[in-house]
Amino acid sequence: MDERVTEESLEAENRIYARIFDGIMDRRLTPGTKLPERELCELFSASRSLVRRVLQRLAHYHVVELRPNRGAIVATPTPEETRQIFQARRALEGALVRLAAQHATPADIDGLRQQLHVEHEAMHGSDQPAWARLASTFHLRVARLANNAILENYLKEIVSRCSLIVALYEPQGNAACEHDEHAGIVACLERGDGENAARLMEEHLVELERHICLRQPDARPSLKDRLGL
Amino acid sequence: MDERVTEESLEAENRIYARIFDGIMDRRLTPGTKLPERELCELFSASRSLVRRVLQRLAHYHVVELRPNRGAIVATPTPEETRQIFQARRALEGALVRLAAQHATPADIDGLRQQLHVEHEAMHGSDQPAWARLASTFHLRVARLANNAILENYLKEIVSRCSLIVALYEPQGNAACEHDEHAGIVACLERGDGENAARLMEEHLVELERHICLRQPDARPSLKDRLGL
DNA sequence: CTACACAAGATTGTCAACAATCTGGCATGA
DNA sequence: TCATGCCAGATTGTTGACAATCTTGTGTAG
Repeated sequence: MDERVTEESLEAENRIYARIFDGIMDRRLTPGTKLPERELCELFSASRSLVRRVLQRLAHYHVVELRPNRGAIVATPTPEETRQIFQARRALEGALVRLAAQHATPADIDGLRQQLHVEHEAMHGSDQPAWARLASTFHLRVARLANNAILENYLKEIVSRCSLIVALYEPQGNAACEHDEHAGIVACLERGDGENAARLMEEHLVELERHICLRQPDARPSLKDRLGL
Repeated sequence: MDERVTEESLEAENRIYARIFDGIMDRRLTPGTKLPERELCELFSASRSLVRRVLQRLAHYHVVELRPNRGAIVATPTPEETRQIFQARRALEGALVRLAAQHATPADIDGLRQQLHVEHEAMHGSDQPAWARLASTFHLRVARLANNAILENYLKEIVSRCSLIVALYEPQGNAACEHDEHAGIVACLERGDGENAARLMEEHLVELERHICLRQPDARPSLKDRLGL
């Protein structure tokens, strides 16, 4: 057993990171939620320096916001950021899906089909957080097929931020991806048809953004709205 | 004078960050160079925690590599990373230049023309580091016109990593961008012709990659090569 | 002569105490 | 009653000491 202190602490760091990250993605931690260092230390029985590093990592991915001397909160994307995030997502995911079409093997396509199946089942179930995560999973699996870790990681960040946006502007969480549109993209990928896959993906993402924008045409829910005034 | 301790230290952090970053971009700090904490502390008369944070930030942008228990070095992209970086750059910069074509005002075009002029002058001068940085500057200025900070920052990171690649595989530093190709892109932008601007940019980047790949077909200079054996 | 083990010095990683800053409540006075 | 200033508690930021790890030089045995 190689139990070097350094590795243990790295493991603990990743564990805490994943816990908080998952909490945000599952919307147990909603945008604006405060993340006090002391509380996190106690919850994970970790030292403050460890918690601090985790928060900085999360901040770097724009999933939490670090306000100097005022602590960390779950990030709350502004409308302008929302615009940029969706624009960036279309650009990135268009490029990724084209590359995926070039590289996808039959085994890869099988994997995606299985993913579609899981999605289909989750649609009927009522586990809302699971469904929300699955919607992202499909996109990330396609991205992985592009065989470019850099673009893939950029998309991971963007998709995470999209989840924040949905949490902010779609409190009911009914702004998930449409299952059928995913299926169409897989069909294109199977034929190696990158152009049409990219076109479908673009439409799919425009649809997703429109769904959100229609509900909140120009601003984030203000405190006034949230109080029902 | 609002001299809060916190702000001062943030300023210091940015200063140190910029110094190291510039040193790497100007190839005074070449890939593989060790960056010992103690030495940096003394050089900048800063505390270790500050230096540490700067190194972590640089690591996050993949400009330095943090090896656990073994300190930080200037990053040395592998051939596979190089492939991914150039691929990502084509994808990102293609999208950015299309957006730039949509948004560029006559004043923006003027600014780019001035930039071209500066490039032209630097070509005749012999200030090599300045020339290397100018090549990147043009691309980043175009990116800024896209009006999307997220994609712009991604490109910033990618361009920085490209500089590392050039430093690694083109020790003479003669793999800079061609001035004429930049001029062609500006012409397209002026006409609002995003498609052709993107096409030229793509060709321009392929040319840049080819220039590097031709010299080092498949591997980074090994220690053996560097010793002339 | 080579290979291996060990130890000293140097370097990085971690933590806990201390300092700076912010928040919210209370008192004061107009 | 309302606005302002100030204080205490809570929270975050920083530092320096200590612990863990790596590097390198040396010695020893085969």
